[in-house]
Amino acid sequence: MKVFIGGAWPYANNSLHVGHLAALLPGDVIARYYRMKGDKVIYVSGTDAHGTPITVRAKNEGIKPEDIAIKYHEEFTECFNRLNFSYDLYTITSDEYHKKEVVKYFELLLENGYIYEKTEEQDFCEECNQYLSDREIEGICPYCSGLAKGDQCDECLTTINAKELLEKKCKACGTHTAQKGNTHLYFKLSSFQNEIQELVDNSKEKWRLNAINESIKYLKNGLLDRAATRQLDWGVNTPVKGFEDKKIYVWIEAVLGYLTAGKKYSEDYGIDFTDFMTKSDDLITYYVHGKDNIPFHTIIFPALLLGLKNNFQLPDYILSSNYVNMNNEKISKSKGNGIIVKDLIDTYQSDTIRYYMIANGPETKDTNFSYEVLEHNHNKHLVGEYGNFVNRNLAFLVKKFEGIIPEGKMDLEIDEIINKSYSIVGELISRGELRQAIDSALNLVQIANKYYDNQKPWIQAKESLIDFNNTTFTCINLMANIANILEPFMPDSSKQVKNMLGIKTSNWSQLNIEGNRLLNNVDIIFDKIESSENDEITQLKRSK
RNA sequence: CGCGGGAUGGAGCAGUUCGGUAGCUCGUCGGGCUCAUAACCCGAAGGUCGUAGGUUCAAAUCCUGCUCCCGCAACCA
Repeated sequence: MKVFIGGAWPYANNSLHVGHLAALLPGDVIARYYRMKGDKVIYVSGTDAHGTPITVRAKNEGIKPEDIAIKYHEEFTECFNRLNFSYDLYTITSDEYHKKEVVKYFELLLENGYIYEKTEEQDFCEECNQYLSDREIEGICPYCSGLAKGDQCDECLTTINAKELLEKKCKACGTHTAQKGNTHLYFKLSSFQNEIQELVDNSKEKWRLNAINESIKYLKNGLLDRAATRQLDWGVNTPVKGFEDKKIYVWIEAVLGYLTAGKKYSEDYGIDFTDFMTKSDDLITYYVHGKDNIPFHTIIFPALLLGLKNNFQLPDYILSSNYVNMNNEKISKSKGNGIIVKDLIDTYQSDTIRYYMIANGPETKDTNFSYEVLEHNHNKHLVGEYGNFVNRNLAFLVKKFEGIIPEGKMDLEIDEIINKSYSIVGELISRGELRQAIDSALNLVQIANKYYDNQKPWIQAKESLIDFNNTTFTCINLMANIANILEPFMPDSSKQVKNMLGIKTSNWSQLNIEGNRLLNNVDIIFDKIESSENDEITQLKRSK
């Protein structure tokens, strides 16, 4: 089996926050799971470096757009690394390879007749000598006469078309705008209406509900052709004569990153990417992102794939996450209530963050982020249940039996439960139902603790060594398999447990530990988090 | 008719896609254990699942109407 996983490309204009994390983490769990199964996985993503907001900001700060992009790219890379994201390639759209390949795909679309020229009147600022997008215009609202930006009136909150605005001015310099014909290239999105409709109809089992609903909305309104070029300095050059001053619009360019990054990785590792991505029963594709990215993945990207006519596989699984709110408010820079991933990873270990973000992930609806819950869940499930099960077993062996794993007989009932867990958890992961998947996995830990309590090995050790050995042997096997099953979610602790038990493999199949072996480096896997009364984060949440 | 989410024991939530004993965490009360990072295990009390109707042998779950709450519409997944 071949698996392609595309994580959304974070925009290099702001730091990563918990919402990005919640949306992207499922991709990594899925990638790790399939690799353990022995499937060939290509898992890619990158930083989205282009687009208007970055150029506007660069202008304001008097620096180059690429400086901003690189700065955030480095920050993103560090965050992903520290959180153990296992991208096969994490690149950036300003990368030369990406630009070169995007141009090739663009030319292919052109060749296939899906790109055409069209001239439209557009607002132009003589002073700045440039065409203005809706966002760069302000004017008088035709309904309430208040001050309005290009797409909405601040006063009466009506959504308006920039064309309706009165006395339009350039937001940057205040000059009145003029109408001027501008020729752009357009993508024939409309011609894919039926094929996309069919795709959505056939994807009800695999796409998240929000992706289905959002896509249906677009289809109902009818797909419209979209401009494929933009009047910008910062982006990928248009490979068409007469359009040298224009860039390929990011909505085309960035999603094609899945293909360029996949291809780059494939070239580096001797894989035939075209063959890999060609429609086949042997290939599954996943796309993970936040819900505001839905149409790009369910409409535009599939349309581009169809337009390329090279028989690439359309998205199988669309995992669009909902939002992570802070105290029921949307995360927002200006409110200062966003939790930056960088700060989080400075405070907590990777596994804790991964566990919390997945177990409380916004899979079906928006969720709230809470430090209290994060710390509570860490202490209860990771320390009290998982960590404790490992420690109560191993510490006892070290104290009384010189750290030797005894030989014994596996409890058949437990053996069966472990066996089932692999298929249950695996199935849930493959469907992108990670909350339930991690719940089921941790359920195994609860079963383990119950088994330990019922067997009372600390008494067996005194009364019947055979019973003790069997119990312990069963527990050690449970432990090994728990670590194995939790590995896609919490790779660090799994590695540590496996190391203590002397396990070197990483396969999605039941492990059978042999006895009469020495434990290595027995240590606690999760430290308890003492309630953080005075630290910075507590201050932050108190200040609300 | 702008878009969307929610209403489930005292609190916070899961369960609703694919109807079939109403579940989790915290809190309250009680028991067990002492191997373990005072961690672990067991039990009790507490809900007519917002409301009114409908479909069904069966509805928290499907359909229709209604009420209330919230988010978005500004960077932003």
